[in-house]
This record gives sequence, C-alpha cells and structure tokens, in this order.
Amino acid sequence: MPRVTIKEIARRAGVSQGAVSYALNNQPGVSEATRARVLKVAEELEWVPNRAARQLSAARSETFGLVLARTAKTLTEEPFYMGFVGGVESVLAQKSYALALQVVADLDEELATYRKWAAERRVDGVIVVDLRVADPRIPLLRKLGLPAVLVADPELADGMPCVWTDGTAAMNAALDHVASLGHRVVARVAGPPQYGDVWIRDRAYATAGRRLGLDVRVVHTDFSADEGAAATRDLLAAANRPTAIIYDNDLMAVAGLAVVHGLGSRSPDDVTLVAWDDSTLCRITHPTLTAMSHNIIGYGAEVTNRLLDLLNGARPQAHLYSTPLLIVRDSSGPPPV
Amino acid sequence: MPRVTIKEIARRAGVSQGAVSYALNNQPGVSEATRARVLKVAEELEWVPNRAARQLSAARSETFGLVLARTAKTLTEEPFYMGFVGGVESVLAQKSYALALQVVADLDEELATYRKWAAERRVDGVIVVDLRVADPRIPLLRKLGLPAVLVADPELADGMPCVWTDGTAAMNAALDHVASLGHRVVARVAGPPQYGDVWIRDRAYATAGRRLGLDVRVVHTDFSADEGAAATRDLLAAANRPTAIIYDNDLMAVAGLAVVHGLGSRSPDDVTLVAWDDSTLCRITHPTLTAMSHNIIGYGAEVTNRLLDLLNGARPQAHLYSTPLLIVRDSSGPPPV
DNA sequence: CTTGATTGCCGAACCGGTTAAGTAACGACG
DNA sequence: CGTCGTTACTTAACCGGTTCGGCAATCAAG
Repeated sequence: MPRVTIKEIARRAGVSQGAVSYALNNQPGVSEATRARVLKVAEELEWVPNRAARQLSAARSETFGLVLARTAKTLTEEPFYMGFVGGVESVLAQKSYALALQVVADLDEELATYRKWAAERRVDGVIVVDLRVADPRIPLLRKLGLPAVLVADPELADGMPCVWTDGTAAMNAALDHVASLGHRVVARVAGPPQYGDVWIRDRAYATAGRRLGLDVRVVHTDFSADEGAAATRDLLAAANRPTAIIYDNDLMAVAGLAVVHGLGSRSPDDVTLVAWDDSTLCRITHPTLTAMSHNIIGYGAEVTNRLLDLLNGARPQAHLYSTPLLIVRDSSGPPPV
Repeated sequence: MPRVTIKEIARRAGVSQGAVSYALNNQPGVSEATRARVLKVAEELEWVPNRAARQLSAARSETFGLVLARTAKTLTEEPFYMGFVGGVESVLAQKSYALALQVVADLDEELATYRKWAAERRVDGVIVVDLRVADPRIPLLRKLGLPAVLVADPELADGMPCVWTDGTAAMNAALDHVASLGHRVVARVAGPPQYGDVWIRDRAYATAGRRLGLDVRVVHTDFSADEGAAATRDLLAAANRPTAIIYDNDLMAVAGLAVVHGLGSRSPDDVTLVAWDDSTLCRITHPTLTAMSHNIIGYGAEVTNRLLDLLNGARPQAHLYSTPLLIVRDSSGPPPV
C-alpha cells in the first residue's frame, strides 16, 4: 500500500503541490473549480495528512498535553482522573486533536515533562490539574511560553487562564446541610493541605463553621482509603465525637462507611456521612452516600474548549464552570439524641 | 529562546549535520573523539530532538496507540482502565515513547481510528483491549500491517501476539473455593457474552460447575453497577436462591453487597460474594470482598514491553502474564443452614 | 610500492507537508 | 491603450532531522 501524499494528488489533479495544499486547507489562492477537483482526487485516494510533516512545517502539533503526577494506584482509585480524561477526549476527538497523556511520580517530573514538551514542540498547550498553593508550574509554564489552562480557583491561578468550580460555595452548602439537620459537632476528613482545592475548602470550612456556631475539626490525609478509614476510626473513638463527617473525596467516604459498619454503628442513625466528588461509588453503597456532585466529564470538556479558545487567540480568563451540587442521599440524617 | 537544532550543534562542533546525527544516535560513521565532542556540545545547548522531524524522516513515531471503546462513564467506574494506562505509561516513560490514547463510543469508531492512525503513520503499534469473540479488529490490523499486542486469551487472538491471564484456571479456583465452603447453589453475574473474557469464563464456569456437581446459573449484564444490583436482587428473590454469587467485576460485587444489606441480609452469613478484578473497592467495604486479584498495572507494563519486543523484531507469541489469585476476605463463608 | 578495503566525514537528497515570493493572465479604469 | 490590481496559480525554500553516495586519508595485504 504505497502511501498517498500531496504530491500524488497534485500529479493526478494536474496542479502544483502548493495549490493542493491551499485547496485542502480551505485557504485562498485557488479557484473553486480547482479546489473541488483536488478535494475529489484526495477523497478518491483516501488521502490522510501526515501528522509529522504538518507538524514540522506548520509548527503545530495538534496535540494537547496532560500530566498526572500521581501514582498509578491513586489513578485507579480516584474516578476523577479517568472521567476527566474522557471529557477531554470527547472534545479533542471531534477536532481531531490528540492527547499526550503522561503519568509521572511527582511534581518535579511534571515540571521536567513540560520542559521537554516545550523543547520538542510536542504539544500546542497543556491542561494542568491538582494545583498547589503557590504552584511552581505556573512560573515555569509562563517562562516556557506554553499555553495552558489550569483546573483551579482563580485565587490559585495567579492570572493564568483557568476553569474552576466554586469550592467555597460548595463547602457552605455542605455545612448548611448538616447544620440544618441539627448537627453541632462536625468533622472534616481532608486531603493534603498543599493542594489548592483542599486549602480553599479548609478555609471555607473554618469560616462556615464559625458562622454557624459549630464545633468543627479537621483531619488531613493523603486522600487514600486507608487514611480515610484511619481518620474515621480516630474521630469516632474521640471524646465528644462528631455526629457528621464530611470527606474530601468519595473513596474515603466509602472507607469511612465501612469503618462505621465495622464498629457496629449505622449511618445515618449514628453518624451522617457526606462525600465529595460524587461518583457511582456513592450510589452503590448501603446506605447510599450524600455527596457533593461535580460533572467531571463535562468539566474536562469545558477545560479543553477553553484551551482551544486560548490557542485561537482568546483573552486569558477565569471561567466558572459550575458550582457543585449537594446530592442528599440516605447517609444524611439528624444526629442521635 | 531560539530552538537549538542539529545544524547549530554541527556548526559549533565544526562537523557536518550528518555526522552529528550519527554521533547522537550512537551509529557508526564517526570517531569516538568526534562523537564525544558532539555529545558535549549537544549537552551544553540542551538539545532535544524534534519529534516531528525525526518521525518524518525515520518513519517512526515512537508512539503507541490505545483505543478504549467505552463510554466515559464506564471508564470512570472501572478501575481497570486507568490502572492499565498507568502500567503502560510506566514503561513508555522510561523509553521516552508516547501514548496516544483515544476514547471512542464503539467498535466501529475504534476500527476507524486504526485506519486513520495507520494512514497518518501516527503510531508504531497498538495495544488492543476488550477483545470480542471473532473480533473484527484482528483482520483489520492484519490488513493495515499495524503491529499490535492483544490483551486476550490466545484462543481469541487468532495467532496475533497476545498477553493473557488464565481465566479458566481463575474460574476453577473461584468455584473450588465456594464449593469447598459447602455451597451447592451458585450464581454468576457476568458481563456481556460478546466479550471474549466473559465468554471464556462462562464456559469455564459451566464446566467447573458440572465437575463439582453444583447447581450453577448465569445472568448476563452490561458490567454496570445498576445491572449488577438488579441481577443480585432477582437472584436473591428467586426460589432455591443461590448461597454464593460470583461477579464479573468489582463494581457489580459492591453493588450486590449493597443490595444484600438493603434486603436486611448479611454477607457472608446469608450469602457469599466473590468479586473479579480486585481493586481497592473490595478492601474498603464492610465486609471486605473476596476477589480474584490481577495485577493490572503490571499487566499494562507487560503488554507494553511485549509490543516493544515485537517492534524490535521478536517473533509474535502468546505470553501468559500470570494467573489471577483468589484473595479470600470476609465475604466468604459457609452457606446458611 | 601498488592495490584494495576500511574509516571518518561531507554534501545532498529526502520525508510530506506549509508558505512566501514570483509570474502569467485577465479585467477594470483613467 | 497603458497601467494597475486581482486572481490563480507555480516555484522553491523551509521545518529538523535521517541516510545514502562519494571522497580523501589511512591501513593491511600482496
């Protein structure tokens, strides 16, 4: 199967290579008649542009980059990532853009990846997730001139284009919910505080707790099921134990529920549980878990569209995607008397 | 930042472009002294090869392709995919290969993707998952001459290189386990029978059931939590209900456990549950779930290494990766009396 | 000392596109 | 009728590597 090139099309259509290029790219410089003829020949020969060649001359790779600095284990556990990637893909596939996905161990490797991609001209832009407080990726991407859209609160984005969901509003909603059920002693099983989202939720949690006059406490974990379970065990063993626990992801909430069962307690009778990042997990446990619901797939799609806009010359901007919605399920109830 | 090319290195090292290329690629044609000098200059200038240029001339993309024909929703629910991708990545990153990941809606789109990739010379080879019985991808990949490694039993691979785990042995182990606990009426909540793995397990299940003299029954689902829950509900409502249920993935097993709880029953006292594709999920429920454990990350890595071998001229072959191991946990027990 | 093979490097073609510069034909306009 | 501006192309340079043919210089063999 001899691969069909633009040169072959030119030969068959009786025009020059350059004309073919103009015709195929819908650019001025050829008559409509010629364009039609060229397109017809290209169709007949089932011509597909060679990515490498186009990339080399046009200096565009038509590829977006996404680096995930998490262990493979975390990635399997957190439904967020695969959903997000799916959302990104759903947009890219339409535009016949590609996604360069790289899984690395830590932030340093992530930085190295950006350097490499920039040097190789590997990607046209990147999507950055898991923002930290004072994130080192921001200055690097600026220096490299690599277009990027951050998945982060504008407060963390330092002026870079970003797409965000309102974590503060979400936390307010969550605390309003448990307070309105009558809970007075509430705990939060949080992720690592260096993550920007966690930091914002920590702050919102403290503020809302004061506003509502609650006894609020926080335990920081690494987001894993094990630490989520351990935190739950500790909280429930303490004096003046909380009657409601708000988790920072769904995995820890499910693990927490298992701990409650293991202690012979029940939810919501003995303790109300609220998960974050609602996924199927929250709907298949017994009882089903109240959760803060994001549309993660849509989120991925939105971010991708914003990056496309950015490359088309749009002004860098912060876009509020949506505010998470609290889905109240069976794990919510009034505190025990 | 003017990008540094091979030409610049040549200028500074005082040799021709061609010599630089030989030196950088460890090919014969230059003296050791020259090679060292070129490498030193390249290092100083922080030269990074331009992927597009290399791909264009060398006709290698140093990219592997992976198409997932599943909905984004399924991908988030099934920990398998992200884990597999992580395993693939862990190998590729070392070799500075890239992964082209494409998420599509169905098999037809997957076939179209292979056609496009082959025409574009986009990937050097592909990894194929979710094999079907008489899978149409096999003849297409053969026709396109696209190197591929299938994640599938040799019986399904039709002579194509493949990496597999022994589903038949695993199913034997699972049924031996429940039979040895004393169960006589067993059910299997299976995935869609067109999937090769499901088909093989269906067969092994029937055979082993006969061998052990068990009353075995099968319900086919679409692998989703909802259908897994529904199947469980139906099975437990039936006359002569099963005392042990073997699920085809972990998501359905967790959903099944919730149904058991919802009915006021308990596991393992009233029913023994066995999951497939062990993931964190199985360890965080209460009770923890007995599961057929794969090392999915390692599986992804193994497949990738076999594809690399294949491109290096290795003979196409079937590789047994490992046989899944039954991890017995709290959801296993003798049947109720 | 001649011949032939080998080594080390250069120059240039090439991969398959994009695009700037140049040119011929044509119509409009003063 | 000469000039200018479009239009519709062609030509050729270019992107940044790889690789082939060729040419001295060196070395071993005869």
